[in-house]
Amino acid sequence: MKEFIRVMKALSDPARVKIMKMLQHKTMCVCEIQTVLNKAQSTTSKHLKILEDAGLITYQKNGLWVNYQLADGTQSPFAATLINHLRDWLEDEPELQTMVRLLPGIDRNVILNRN
Amino acid sequence: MKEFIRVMKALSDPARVKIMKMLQHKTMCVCEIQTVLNKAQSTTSKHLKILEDAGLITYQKNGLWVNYQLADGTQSPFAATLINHLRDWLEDEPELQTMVRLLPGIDRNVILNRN
DNA sequence: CCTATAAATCGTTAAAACGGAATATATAGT
DNA sequence: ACTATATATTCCGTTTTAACGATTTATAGG
Repeated sequence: MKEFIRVMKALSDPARVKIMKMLQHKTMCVCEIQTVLNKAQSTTSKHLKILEDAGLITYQKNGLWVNYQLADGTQSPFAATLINHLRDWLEDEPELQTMVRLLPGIDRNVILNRN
Repeated sequence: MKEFIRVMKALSDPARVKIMKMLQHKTMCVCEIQTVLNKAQSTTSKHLKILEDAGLITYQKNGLWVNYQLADGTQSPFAATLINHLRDWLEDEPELQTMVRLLPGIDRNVILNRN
């Protein structure tokens, strides 16, 4: 039950649902996700932790960067099912469509004005 | 998005998940549900409203009684999908198994000592 | 070793959620 | 009309959640 509640709670917040929808399109670091969400760095980091604890996303460290991606669902059957449904769900939500259109232009090097 | 969040939030509380699992087995009135949950009447009534607003349950009035049952999912595709998954999910949860075993003995007439 | 820096954690505040007691509403029976 | 009663709503205290700024952690490069 606890595991189920953790997954449901994780997906009960618009910012976290947005993160899930972003990660459907590409792997992203915290600063990129933060930019799209338009929230503080600490806030973004905490949302990511909640999604990770629920088994919905995973990360790989690469130097200073932490790259987040959708989980494969191994940790939780509930997470697995919802990850899959989310691929189809909310696809016609205007707010999310606008967000997704932004993604190709989101790049950590641009955000931190390098290169 | 709002509709999706409403469904997820509705299923983010153990008491409400228990209600969903009860209603898989039979239609129940508020006082029967309250007895199984072991919560105050007002609390129970509020949980039912949240589930109803999310499109997860419906009710039929019959005199003083209000009989709640699982919704058919017409109101929300998210609700529809989750109602279906919940039939299989959490079936091996000991706490819920114990609860389900109680259900046949739960009867409004017994609760209110009549007959 | 020292500095820079991406991300995680801590401390605090405001808003939302949950709980129960008390009250209101609505319907059945007389 | 009056009473009884099943459920809904209101009120209020407590707990949880979300947000941000500040600080800490961890790693890369000099």
